[in-house]
Amino acid sequence: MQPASDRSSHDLDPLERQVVAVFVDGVRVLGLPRSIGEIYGLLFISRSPLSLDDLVLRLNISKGSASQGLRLLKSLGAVIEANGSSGGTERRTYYEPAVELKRLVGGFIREQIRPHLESGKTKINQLVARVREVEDAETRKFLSERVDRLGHWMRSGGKILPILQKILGQ
Amino acid sequence: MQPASDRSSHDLDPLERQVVAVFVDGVRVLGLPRSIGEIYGLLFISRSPLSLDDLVLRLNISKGSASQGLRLLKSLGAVIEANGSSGGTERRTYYEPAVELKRLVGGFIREQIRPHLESGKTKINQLVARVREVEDAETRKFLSERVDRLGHWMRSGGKILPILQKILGQ
DNA sequence: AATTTTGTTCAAATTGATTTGAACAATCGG
DNA sequence: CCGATTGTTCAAATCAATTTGAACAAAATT
Repeated sequence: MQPASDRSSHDLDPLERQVVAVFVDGVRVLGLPRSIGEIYGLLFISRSPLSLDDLVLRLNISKGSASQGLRLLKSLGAVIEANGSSGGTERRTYYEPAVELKRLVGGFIREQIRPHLESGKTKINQLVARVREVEDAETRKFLSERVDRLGHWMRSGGKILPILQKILGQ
Repeated sequence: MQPASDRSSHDLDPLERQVVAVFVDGVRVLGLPRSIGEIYGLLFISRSPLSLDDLVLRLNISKGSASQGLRLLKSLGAVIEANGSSGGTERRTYYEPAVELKRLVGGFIREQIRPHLESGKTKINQLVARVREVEDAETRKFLSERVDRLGHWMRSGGKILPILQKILGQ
């Protein structure tokens, strides 16, 4: 049962609240649900790792939300399990935030962006095929130009990701 | 009353449908509503500019949606009003897509990203102020480190945007 | 083996964002 | 001036995504 500073205070203090708000806002821009921002935000500003129960208690969210939120954050590589420190026979797992921007960006790109680019590529190939079957030459030319452009955008998107990562990796 | 190819066919043909689907998908990643993708998608694959009524008719969306969607797209610089071509006394306005990636990305950054970065900067300054008032030196140091990091992320974000634009500008 | 603790799953409820459609304004043509 | 056309606005309805919470599983403790 960890030394536990004062795990019993429920509500966030003003500073914590404000940090959480920043992350809630941040993740919305990325199209992720609010609970993700809350969980990551609280972990980010907490001095010690927190358990699922801590999150439920302090953020007033359900166990379900916390569990699902942690799962997503783990898949993004944005939180990691703080391994049970000393030899204590501790069953509960505690979580820490990953705080290197590189890691966060990398995880996001891998999980949320790449898959869309992949499936986009496929769809565009289908489009190319369809355009080939258009009768009217003028129209076909026009459509071809547009679809090519679309393909070009995708490729640009793909090329930019590694550059992004390199720059944010410092 | 524009030569009008055959403005009367309601439903999208398979190719149009598929292009629209690609854009609907695309804009979701950007956190924009589906109607935005539909409208832009149809404009993108149409040989001639379309009016609001055309969009309502072909996409089966309400006038309200079309109007609001066009407003957003215009604010992003993603569609432009096709000026009334020949001297015809045409009241209705027709819309064309902007198809240069540079323009699209620029508009999106300006309208959807920058404002968040701005307000984020403000919030972080408030955080810095609050952290200064924390009593315990150890804790203050920790919080300070985290908040600084947050500020650093923001600045990285800000720096990356022009680079993005430059690269996507060709 | 029964009980407690920790965590996951998923159908249903909730919430928040989008879409609708009716009312309205503005402009044109007769 | 009057009716028709084009487009906007916004409250209410709809819809999709998130969150909840009850049921369950697994592991530990008694």
